[in-house]
Amino acid sequence: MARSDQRPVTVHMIAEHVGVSASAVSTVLAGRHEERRLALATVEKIRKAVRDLGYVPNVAARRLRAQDPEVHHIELGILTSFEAPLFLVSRVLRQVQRMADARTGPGRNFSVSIAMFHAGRLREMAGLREASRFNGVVITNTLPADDAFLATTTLPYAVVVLGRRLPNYCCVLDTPGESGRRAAEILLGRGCRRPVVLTPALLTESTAERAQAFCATVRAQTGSEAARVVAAGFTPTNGAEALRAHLSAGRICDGLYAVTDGLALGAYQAIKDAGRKIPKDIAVVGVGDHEHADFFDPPLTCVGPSNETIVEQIVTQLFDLMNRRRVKPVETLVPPSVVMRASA
Amino acid sequence: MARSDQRPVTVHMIAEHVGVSASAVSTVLAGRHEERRLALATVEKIRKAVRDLGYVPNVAARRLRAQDPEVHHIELGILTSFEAPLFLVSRVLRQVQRMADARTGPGRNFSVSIAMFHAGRLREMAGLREASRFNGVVITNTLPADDAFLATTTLPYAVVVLGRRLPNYCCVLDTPGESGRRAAEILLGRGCRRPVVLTPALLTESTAERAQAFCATVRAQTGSEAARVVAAGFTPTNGAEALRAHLSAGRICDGLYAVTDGLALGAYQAIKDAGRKIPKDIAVVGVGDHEHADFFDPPLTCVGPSNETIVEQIVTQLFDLMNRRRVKPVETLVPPSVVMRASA
DNA sequence: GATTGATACTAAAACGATTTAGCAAAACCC
DNA sequence: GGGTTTTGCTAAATCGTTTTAGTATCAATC
Repeated sequence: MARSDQRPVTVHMIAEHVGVSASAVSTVLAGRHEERRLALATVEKIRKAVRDLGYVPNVAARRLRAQDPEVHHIELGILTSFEAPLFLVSRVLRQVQRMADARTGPGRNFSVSIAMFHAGRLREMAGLREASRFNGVVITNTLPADDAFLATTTLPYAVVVLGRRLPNYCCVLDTPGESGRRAAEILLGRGCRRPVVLTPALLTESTAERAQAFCATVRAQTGSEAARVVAAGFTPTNGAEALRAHLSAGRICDGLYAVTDGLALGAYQAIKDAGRKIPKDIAVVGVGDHEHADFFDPPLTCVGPSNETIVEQIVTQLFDLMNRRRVKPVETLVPPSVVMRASA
Repeated sequence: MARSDQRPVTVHMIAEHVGVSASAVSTVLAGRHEERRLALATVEKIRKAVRDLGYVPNVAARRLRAQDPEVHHIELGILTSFEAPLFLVSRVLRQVQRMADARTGPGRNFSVSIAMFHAGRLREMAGLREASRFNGVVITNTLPADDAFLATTTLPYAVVVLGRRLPNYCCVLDTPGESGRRAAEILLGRGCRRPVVLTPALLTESTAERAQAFCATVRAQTGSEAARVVAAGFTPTNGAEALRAHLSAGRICDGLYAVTDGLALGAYQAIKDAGRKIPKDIAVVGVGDHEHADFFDPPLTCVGPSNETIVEQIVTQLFDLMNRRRVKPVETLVPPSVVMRASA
């Protein structure tokens, strides 16, 4: 029980504590004491010490030692915020895994994992600054605070940033302004005169840009300003509350652009509760970041990132960086794709 | 360009290739050649060799060496299949992270990540059998093939299995049969006479059990069999297709139990397309594994795992295993929670 | 009483990278 | 031309674990 909270307990410390060699301890830990004929009494003493001292294996050391010399382990990570929808992330992961598998010859072995940080606090993520956790990462769903941090730090391994522009990294993102513009055109094209844009209070770079381009296009084509409805957060509940308040205040609204599909889903509820029909009374356009946009009722028309293209770009660049075939950062812009469904 | 595809390239190999010491190579790799005054010509030669030989750093070695001796890195993983909905996984991860953070004293540092496997092919996951990747894992969303593999292998680190019973592991799961029974009671209680259960073709242990208990309860209370509608997979599209076929074949149906919410979402579409009303014509019960069940139209009544309780159990057991406070596997059953919404 | 065979352990090398301390040669200074 | 400084590099230790080869002790055998 006397947990020594000073330094991590090592095999050596246990060995010393018991009065045997490190080899003996390791043997017991691996459960090979029978085949190596350790005395039962010794085994028990070691087991007790392992428990009492609170031993936790050092996986880095184990890995280094255990490594098959023919196989190269390559660690890829997808870094995303807790707050973001994981659906897109899992698509990225799937694709990264697929493309990595395709490059997995004999002697190459990729493992891909997702690691999460609290939005705005990427800098606090353990081991981020050291090159000792990942061979390469994709970073996404950052907030401005995270972007600012990244802009001032160049991480010492392969990094591709998804959905942001940062001069010191390879970035892959939606062509700026296109999404917002196309969304506006769709709504105006249906004859909407009083379009509204629904955004969260904390804007990421992409959401800010979408809203801005949308408003600019509306202004250019109609001469009047689009109303901005601000939700407290990213969730459907936030979206529903914000739009309910807007509608019940009697404001005119015949078209809605939601900068994330989560907000659109909440908006649907508010619109239906207000007795309005989609798209007859209010047409809705989303961005396609929700797995089930096609099963919204009515199905959600989306203007947003063309995910296959984006993910392909990301992975290509990640591997180029890791192979040092690319050294200078580049910015890749992918035009948004439009999926017309029943909501607009 | 001459990539030697024999063994992984090490710093030493580069050093030999160039005719310098490993230290020089390491210095260049870390970008510290200026402060350590390496000749520019040497730096360039090393850089070229690094590129040509296709060097990829060994993160395990870096980690071991770079480790702050005061800090103990603990690696936790959540292992889930690509095919499963990530929403629940991210909840688990969030909670694990929170509880881990709470135990993160000085000198303890947890990193939690998600790793994915192809459903049914868990056994092929790289590094799964070695204790050199994770200190502890939560395994979930397994198929029977995965369960069979796990039942015959005892992984050499802390493992908690979520949603399955396996005698050799700590398991946390819904009380068997309860979900299906409660779902049936809700539908029968509303006066449904011809309830239907919608399942995917490939059943996991939990989905199989839900369907089975549902049918048993219906049989016990009405004397007749509940119809089973089998969808090709887990997606809403699969669910919609399967139920559409069932309804258009003219079969009677006044209540539906979908064993995953994805299927329920598809079912909604099929029901509405057939001109039936939820819940008036057909009442629907789901399981609450979808993030936005509350924003379905109408909101989905759910009977399913009580996630907070489950996750709390998981994490407690995982830490007990890691601390060796528990050595024998236990099975923890958590009763399902019921959330009545408008769909039933 | 030397030989063999278990039994119960240990010493040392190895995994791949980084860093510290230090060495040799060249350049500079008076 | 002796001393000092700068330049450009290397040797060796280290991180924590596992494994291989080997050693010491004791009992049984011939």
